[in-house]
Amino acid sequence: MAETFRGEFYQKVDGKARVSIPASFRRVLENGDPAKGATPRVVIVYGGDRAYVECYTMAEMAKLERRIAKMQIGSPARRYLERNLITLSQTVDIDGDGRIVLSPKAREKMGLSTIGDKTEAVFAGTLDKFQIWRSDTYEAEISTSFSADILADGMDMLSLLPPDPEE
Amino acid sequence: MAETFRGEFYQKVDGKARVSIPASFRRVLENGDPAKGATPRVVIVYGGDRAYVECYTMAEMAKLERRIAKMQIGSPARRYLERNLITLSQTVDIDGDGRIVLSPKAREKMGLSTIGDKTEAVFAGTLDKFQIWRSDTYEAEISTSFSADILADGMDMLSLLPPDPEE
DNA sequence: TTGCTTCCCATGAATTCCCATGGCATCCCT
DNA sequence: AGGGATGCCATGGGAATTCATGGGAAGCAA
Repeated sequence: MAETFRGEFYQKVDGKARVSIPASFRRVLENGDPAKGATPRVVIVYGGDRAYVECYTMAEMAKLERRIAKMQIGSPARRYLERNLITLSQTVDIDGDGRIVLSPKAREKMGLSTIGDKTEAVFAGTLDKFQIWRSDTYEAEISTSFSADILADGMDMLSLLPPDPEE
Repeated sequence: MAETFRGEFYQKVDGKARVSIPASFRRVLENGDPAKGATPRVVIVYGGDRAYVECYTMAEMAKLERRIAKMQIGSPARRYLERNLITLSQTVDIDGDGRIVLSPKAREKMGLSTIGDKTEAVFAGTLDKFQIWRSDTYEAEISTSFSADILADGMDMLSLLPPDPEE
């Protein structure tokens, strides 16, 4: 049982807009929902300027809320976060089969308003949260956005890290 | 026993894509998993521009994550690392017999999409992590990539080291 | 009713768990 | 020092679970 989201998973979206959450992600979500025992839940954020939705465990979202609560009330930054992280989000139950239903808002965000016969979604883990993409958007994104100009030829990617303070 | 990965080991990959982790590596992994008692785990990274996968102890990966966390959010370098080290990776349980299953993604990285009858993998230790290669790729790589141009004729390889601060 | 959503069941495939084997190295006892 | 016994280790195979996915029935709302 890993306690973070890791890896890439392709899952089918059926005609009812249901998707299976990858089993390993499900574990993390179960773990991160303080209300154990019942159906685990996940917070889906469809705000922000992106082409995918972002998902948090209950615990992780609670942390973010606490941080927002410390911000200056009414400040532009706080208002922005409140809108894009809280208002443009929803708590979703995971059903008995480990699936969630992608709401129309979530689907619109992903460019998935119409569900075809072989529609696929990609789950991409990024430690404390994960993203859900429409598969073709996802692939387009990585092919454009990660051209390896960042890394000189033959270099190990770890050379991109800042110096290790512990050393 | 040493708490680092050392040495070269050839292991068979069976039809279910299972490989035994060399016993000495297993010790290191057990040691590096904070969640003791349960099944030890390993993080397999199948990102990056290479022909093999790279494996970390839980503790070692946690360190890397901490270093990434200090980087500028959204910077190209950080995004590159997040993608290649987090999203293109997975946490894998070591089973009761000391084996792991090589996932399709990991196998694709190694050029092992099809598993033959006598498929072999090479485990190569590099202190804080280790690599898993497909055996023939591995052998091809060493025969080409380690020609001794680096070292002037007759020089001892230790002359390549930076000065020892402890001296 | 009509359409939509949630719950429940079915199924096949993939994965995990469990047990078995044989080889190798080590230990121990005499 | 010999020789057997012991234990770990790599590997194989079968059985049992889990997983992703499909479809139908039941509940709810308009």
